[in-house]
Amino acid sequence: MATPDTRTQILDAAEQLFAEHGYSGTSIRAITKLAGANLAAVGYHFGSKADLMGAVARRATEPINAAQCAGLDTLLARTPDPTVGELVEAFAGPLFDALPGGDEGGARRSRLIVMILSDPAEAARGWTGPAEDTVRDRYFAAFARALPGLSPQELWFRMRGILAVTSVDRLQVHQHPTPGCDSPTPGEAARHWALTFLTAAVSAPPTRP
Amino acid sequence: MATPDTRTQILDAAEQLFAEHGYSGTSIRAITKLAGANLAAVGYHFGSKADLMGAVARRATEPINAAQCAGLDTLLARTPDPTVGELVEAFAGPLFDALPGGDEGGARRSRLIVMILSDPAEAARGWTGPAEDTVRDRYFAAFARALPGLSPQELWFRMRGILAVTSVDRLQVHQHPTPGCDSPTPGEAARHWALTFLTAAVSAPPTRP
DNA sequence: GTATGATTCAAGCGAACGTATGAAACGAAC
DNA sequence: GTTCGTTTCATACGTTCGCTTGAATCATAC
Repeated sequence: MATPDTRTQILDAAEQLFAEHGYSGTSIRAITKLAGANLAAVGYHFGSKADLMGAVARRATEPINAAQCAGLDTLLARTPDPTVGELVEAFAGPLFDALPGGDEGGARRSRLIVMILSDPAEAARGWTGPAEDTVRDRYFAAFARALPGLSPQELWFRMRGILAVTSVDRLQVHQHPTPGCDSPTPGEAARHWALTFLTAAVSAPPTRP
Repeated sequence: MATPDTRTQILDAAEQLFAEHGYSGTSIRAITKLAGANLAAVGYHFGSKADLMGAVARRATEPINAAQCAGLDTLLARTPDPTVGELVEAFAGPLFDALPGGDEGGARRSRLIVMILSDPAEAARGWTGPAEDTVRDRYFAAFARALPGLSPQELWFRMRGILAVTSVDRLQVHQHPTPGCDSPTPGEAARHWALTFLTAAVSAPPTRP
């Protein structure tokens, strides 16, 4: 086994517990206990519970953001006018890929993203940095080129829809065990279903006012 | 003014605070203080904090469920085979209509729904009763008739997508004030955008395996 | 070996938490 | 006016919270 490294063990434990019980619902005592570390280790390594949450959020969202950015770069390097489907895949794909664990670590990371996006704790402000806004703006511009007739407001709505579908999906799979189909949605199928669903949605003609 | 009625004042205050800060992030002390009631009133009227949350959730979701059910009834009374667009509107519409307050009460109710759907507190299990499952099953059957080629799993995925989009929308409008378009999304426009978005998404051809 | 900086530890602080309790205040019936 | 069931009240209990502290432990360099 590699170095236990208290700091990252705390990060791992915090990621899991924050994802499962939310920010307010997780105590640093529970985190340090799961991590096998001392209670004071959080204060020593991160400063406070809120700062720990920030570190967890940064570690989880940074690779996703980087992948989204890189995907758009390669897309734009090939053609100045990617299709809506390509943009949707480049934007939403990393939200599925960031969960390589398949089952355990995957669902946990996904859950954490939802929690970051939806947790009402005041500390949630500032969990996502300006990098997220930058990549979102770039995708917005690319989508606007691919969907000329759409008003900026409706385009923002559709981009929020992408985030909503990708992030909430697995969450509800876990919560409501899907009456009617017993096995949880396999990750690969969900990815394809989401891209079909979202490409059709984003490509819809503008709403007539 | 009508009767203050401690019990409903507690329900109102709890709805607001649960929506703003989540379940774990809200103390019954804050609720009773906002309601102008005594701390022990929660225990007397509802039994416990978890039971209070259940009452809040029930009061918020029941009219939505009833409207969804009634909408499907009138639709099926007219024709045995409604279109996807009609089904989407009957299913998703009440999630927008349940917020008649326009601004304050509306966004709050919407926020509460999101919180109910996504709060990771263990107490969240059981907040929604079997009535929700029943109406979902009925819509599932209707959608299955309108979308013959779709596998049950993918159809469940798309119905989860409807819930995701409708519930997460206003949430993120409030959190990230939509860089680029300053005014928050007006409710009526969001409703139409959502129906356009979702009808196109649900109507998409089945994902090729 | 010993000094030094980094890390971990047990213990405790004050505050806030959910809940319980028994006494006061209230309104309607007699 | 007295009684009785309902509702409100002040208060307290035991627990857990986030955070701090000072001593103990460790690794490394001299």
